[in-house]
Amino acid sequence: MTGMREERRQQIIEAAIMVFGNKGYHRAKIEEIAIEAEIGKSTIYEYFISKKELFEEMIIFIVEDYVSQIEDVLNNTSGCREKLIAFAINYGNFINNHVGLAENTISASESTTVSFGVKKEIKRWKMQVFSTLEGIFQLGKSSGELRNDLDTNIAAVIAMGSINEYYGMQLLIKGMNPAKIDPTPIVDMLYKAIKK
Amino acid sequence: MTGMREERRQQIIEAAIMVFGNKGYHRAKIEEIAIEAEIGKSTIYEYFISKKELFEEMIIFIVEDYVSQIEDVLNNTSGCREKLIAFAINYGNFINNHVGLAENTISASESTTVSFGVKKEIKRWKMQVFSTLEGIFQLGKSSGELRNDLDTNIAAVIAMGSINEYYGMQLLIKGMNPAKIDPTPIVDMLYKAIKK
Amino acid sequence: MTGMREERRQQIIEAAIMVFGNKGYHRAKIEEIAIEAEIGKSTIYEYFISKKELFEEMIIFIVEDYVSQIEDVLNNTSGCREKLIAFAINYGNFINNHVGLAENTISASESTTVSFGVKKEIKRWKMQVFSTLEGIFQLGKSSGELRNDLDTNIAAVIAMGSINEYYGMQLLIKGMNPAKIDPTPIVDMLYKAIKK
Amino acid sequence: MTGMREERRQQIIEAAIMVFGNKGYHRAKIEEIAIEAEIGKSTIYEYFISKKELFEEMIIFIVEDYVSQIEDVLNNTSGCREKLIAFAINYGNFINNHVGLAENTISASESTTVSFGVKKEIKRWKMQVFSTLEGIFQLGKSSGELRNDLDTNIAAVIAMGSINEYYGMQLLIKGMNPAKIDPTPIVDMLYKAIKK
DNA sequence: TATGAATGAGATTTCATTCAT
DNA sequence: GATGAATGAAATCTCATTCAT
Repeated sequence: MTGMREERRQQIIEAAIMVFGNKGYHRAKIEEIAIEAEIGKSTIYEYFISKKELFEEMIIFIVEDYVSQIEDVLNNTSGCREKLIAFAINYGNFINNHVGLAENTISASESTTVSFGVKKEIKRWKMQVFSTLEGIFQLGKSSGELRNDLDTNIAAVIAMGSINEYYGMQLLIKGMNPAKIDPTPIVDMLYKAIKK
Repeated sequence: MTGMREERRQQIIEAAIMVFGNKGYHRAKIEEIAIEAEIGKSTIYEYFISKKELFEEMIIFIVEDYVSQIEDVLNNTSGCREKLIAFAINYGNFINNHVGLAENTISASESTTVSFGVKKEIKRWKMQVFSTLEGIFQLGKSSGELRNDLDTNIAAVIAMGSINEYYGMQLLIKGMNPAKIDPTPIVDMLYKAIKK
Repeated sequence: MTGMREERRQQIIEAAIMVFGNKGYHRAKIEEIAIEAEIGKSTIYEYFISKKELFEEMIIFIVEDYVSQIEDVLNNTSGCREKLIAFAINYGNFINNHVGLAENTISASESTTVSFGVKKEIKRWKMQVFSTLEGIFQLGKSSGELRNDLDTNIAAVIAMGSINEYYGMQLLIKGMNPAKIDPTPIVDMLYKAIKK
Repeated sequence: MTGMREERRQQIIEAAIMVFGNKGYHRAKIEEIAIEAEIGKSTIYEYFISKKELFEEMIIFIVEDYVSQIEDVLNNTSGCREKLIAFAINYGNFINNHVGLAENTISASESTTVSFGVKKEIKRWKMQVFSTLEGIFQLGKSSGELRNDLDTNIAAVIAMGSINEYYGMQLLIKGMNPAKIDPTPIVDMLYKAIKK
């Protein structure tokens, strides 16, 4: 019956995404998550040792979800510029879905709310996202789209930061609908810095 | 005697910067702040209505401090590129000093930990930082250093995001000493995108 | 399982009667009530929102208890004089049991310790006690025991006040055993004023 | 300079009457009393050892004030009935002025908020009021207005209780203006019980 | 003497976690 | 396995009182 068990876990993690997402780690209450998951409060403890562990498992779930998404997205696009735009749009959706977690994601890296293991996990994820970006730029170099002397690491930093800032701006500050946000202005300008 | 009162407030805010900075809002205890400030716990309540108010006043203090610093820094430099580098270094110091607050600064924008008034304050600050950056780019256009058709707003987004990502990376992930971080690689690449 | 829940509530209210009764609202500590009820401190908060709510529910409980008692008592007696004496004895027991609450019952009417809803409840109770007394006098008029022109309202005021003062005097000031207090002197004199 | 000192004390007690009267013992804050008295907070401690002592001294002041008032009133009236009415009106004014203190006056008798000494003082006062009432009835017996076999003690209990209940009813429950409350209905009915 | 400033002791309440069915 | 009920540890905030000028 581990299948059923796994299903239950999933159900709880999804409830956790809702509640932690809306309230943040501290204001979220285990009871609310239980209600959201339509189970009894103490049942959560049958699947997760503690609130913290549940939070961590949720983070890992989200991160893995993101990674698999981005792989799909990149596999379905070709060309450096197209991939970059797809990456940006996907990233925008991601932070829109997890706006409320941003707070915790950062706190997750820095404070001790989160265990060492998960911090490492998050760093690894961040690194992976970087690798992905670097891969895109590498591809661009190979294909001759980008200049040969491009430092792909620096390019990834700039791309990541710019996209993050841009979507953060539009979503959080201006309150825009993520479907309506067009990343081309950012990508265009980036291209000036990196193209051949 | 208001001078003394103001001094005490200062003293408490400085302690708050230490403690909130290290622990984040929730794990920070009023008592620790009192100990850090070398005063009695309830004395804090003579100066601030509540933990939340103290936190908010601290945020405002930091923000104002940053703004006045950045003004100084820009007044003491000339030329678009030089200003940009000075801005980056200063920003790096700032986030290094307030790493632990990043979490709260974000949560400050999004969660209800912080009152509407302070959220507005933070947005205003963010906008001001953007204006500053746009001002630098405007200057560059006027002086002929940057290309005429540059969209200074997008440029500011990219600059802000890149600098933030870069310093975040070096400080948080790689654990580098802020004095040793050299922003020129970022600025150089940005320049490719914006120069004439 | 609501039966068990109701039982627990009862148990807490009874502990509250003891502790609030001995100490008054402010000096009573939730912890003491918990100890008296032989449960954990926070269990109280599973049943009552706050100390204030517990106090209010307790008042309502006592008041309802009194009303049902007095109904019983009057149903088991016949004749105006007999009912009046039974009323007095019952009232004496009541204030003896809740001496310590007198303070709060009054403060309950006047101060803001108690919410508007409960104040209304207490007034309603007071009015009901008055009605009961008026009913007794009405009965006496009908049966020809009392004079026809008797103002039953004024008579109720005098009866209530006299009985209250008399028992208060004997119990609080003279420290008498309530079982030993004989209300006939009061009733006899009242009768001079009201009989045919 | 004890004259000035005495004046200051007075000033504080009067402020205390206002604040304790409006808020009751527990919700009243020393600081408010200081503000009401237009002095510094710690100055109160130059004149009274503690909040409790201030409260007690205030009670004694009020009680003595009442006693001297009632003496005046009775000296300026003649005849048992007239004195009784004057007593009632004066009592009505008194409780109207100190409605908020009723709560504390009772708690003063019962709880340990107030020291043994003051409790005794209050009992003594209550006894004195009773004596006064008994004196009125004694006078009526002597003058032939009241019946010879009247138990003046019981009469005093009934009179005190009735007047108290009547004014309490009109003032607290019905919210009447004390000047408009006419005690004659009560006195008339009492008279039926006590007159020759 | 008068007072603004400082404080410590203490009480309510919250909530993650455990218990018992 | 699932859960409602119970709980204790902890944290904010209040306010009478003391200190220092």
